Amino acid sequence: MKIENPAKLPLTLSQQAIRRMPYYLKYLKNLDRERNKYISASAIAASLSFYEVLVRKDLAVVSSVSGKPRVGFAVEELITDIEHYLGYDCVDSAVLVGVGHLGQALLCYRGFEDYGLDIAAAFDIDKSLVGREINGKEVFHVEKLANLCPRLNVRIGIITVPAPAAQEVCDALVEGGVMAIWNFAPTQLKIPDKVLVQNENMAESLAILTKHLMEKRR
Amino acid sequence: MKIENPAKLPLTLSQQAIRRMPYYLKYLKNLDRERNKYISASAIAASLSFYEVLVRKDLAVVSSVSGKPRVGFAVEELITDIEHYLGYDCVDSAVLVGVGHLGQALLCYRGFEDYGLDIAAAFDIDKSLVGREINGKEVFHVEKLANLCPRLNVRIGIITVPAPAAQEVCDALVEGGVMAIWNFAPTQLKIPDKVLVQNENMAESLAILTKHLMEKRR
DNA sequence: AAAATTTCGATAATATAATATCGAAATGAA
DNA sequence: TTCATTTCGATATTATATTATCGAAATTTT
Repeated sequence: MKIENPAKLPLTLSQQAIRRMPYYLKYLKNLDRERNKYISASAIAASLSFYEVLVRKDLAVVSSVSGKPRVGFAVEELITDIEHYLGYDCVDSAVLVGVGHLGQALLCYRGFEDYGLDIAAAFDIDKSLVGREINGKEVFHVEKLANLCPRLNVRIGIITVPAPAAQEVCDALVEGGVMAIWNFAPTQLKIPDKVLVQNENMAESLAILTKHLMEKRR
Repeated sequence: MKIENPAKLPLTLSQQAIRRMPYYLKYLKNLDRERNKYISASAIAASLSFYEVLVRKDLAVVSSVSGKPRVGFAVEELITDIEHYLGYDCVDSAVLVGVGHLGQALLCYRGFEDYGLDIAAAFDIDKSLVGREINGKEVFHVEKLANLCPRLNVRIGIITVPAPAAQEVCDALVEGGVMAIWNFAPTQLKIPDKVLVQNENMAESLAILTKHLMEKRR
C-alpha cells in the first residue's frame, strides 16, 4: 500500500503562487508550441527569473499530470490546467464604478477577456457621462447600481471612484450581491467576510519604491 | 547595564508593513488633530481592520517616541515620522513612458505629490502625442528617453506601454540611470540587481479574484 | 552497455509575516 | 487611596512562503 501524500505536500496554491500563475500562462502561450511540445521548469524559471524549485512546486499543484524527468511538462496541458485552475474558462461578469481617467482606462483595456473577465456595464454619478458608451459599455447612474447588479448577473465590482466615495459604492455593490471587489480607491473598505476585497492601492507600491530610494540616498 | 534589544525585535519594517504605512498616514491625516492629540493603536486597528498588535509593532519601528500606556501615540509626531520613514519629505522625480489610457490616468492623478512623487515628463512612440502637454507635463519621443533621464534628474521610471515594448523601455530607463521602476506592463522585466522593480500587474490581482469566485461556484 | 546530464519529485531548512498571550505603566472611577 | 480599565511593550506561537539539498527517472553521449 502506497502512501498518497506522506509529508502533506500542498494541495492548494499559496496566494503568492496564484499571483505567479498569470506569468506562467503568458510565457507558455508565447512559446512556439509546434517546436516546444514540452517545457522544463528550469527553462520557465530562467525566463521569468523565478526560483526553479518554486516553479516545479507551483506546477505540481495545478498540473493534472506530472512532469517527465529530463523532458519537462506538456505545454498544451499546462496551459489548459492553469486556465482551468484560475477559472479563466468560465467568464465572470463585472461592473465598474467611477468613469474617471482610471475607470476609462480599464474599460478600454483589451486583455481582460483573456483573463476571464467581462465588464458588463459602468456607473458614475456625473450625469454628463450617464447614457454614454465607452468601448461598447453603457454608463448608468450609480443610483441604479444595487438594482442592476443582480440583473446583469454580476459577481465582481470594480471601484475606481475617489476615496471618499468608495465605501458608499462598496455598500451598494454588496447590496447588489457582488461576491468580490476590486478596489482601486486608496481606502480600506469595511465589508462582510463572505465578500473578497482585492486592493490595488498605488500608494502601497509607491511606498516600497520611495522607501527603497531613500535608503539608496544615504 | 541595560540590554537594548534583548529578543532581537525588528528594527526595520517588513515589505508588508511598508505597504501598510500609507493607510496609517491617511488615517492619521484625516483625524481632527485639534481634538485628538493622541491616538491608540487599538483605535487605528479598529478603523483599518488591522490586527491590533500588528499596528503597535509597525508604529514601534517608525516612531521616534514610544506610545504612552492608556493614552496612545502623539498624532503629529507619528505623521512626521511616517512621512520621514517613507521619504515623502524629499520629493522624487519620475518619468512616465507610454501615454495610453493608463498613462494619461497616471499623469492626471492628483495625489502623487502627497506621496513624494513628481512626474517630470512623459514619453511615447506616437508622433501625434509628442510635443503635447498632459496635465502640464510635456510628452517627448521615446528615443530621447535615455538621454533626458539624467538631465531631468529622474530616479523613477514608470512603464505604461504594452507588454511587448516593456523590456526595451526598461533597458532605456536603466541606461538613463533610473534606480527604481514601476512596471504596469504585464511582463517580468530583466533588470540589473541594483535597480528595484515594482510590478503593478493587474493580472495578478485578477487571478486571486477569479480563483476565489471559482471556489465559491463549486 | 556504461557513464554523464538533465530534470523530476520529495524532504528539509530558513525566512518572512501574522496572531496570541501576559505583565506593567498610566489614567480614571470607586 | 485602592481598584478596574485601557493601552503599552515584550515574548511566544503559528502560519505562510522561499530557498536548499538529494536520490531517482529519463534521455543523451561515450
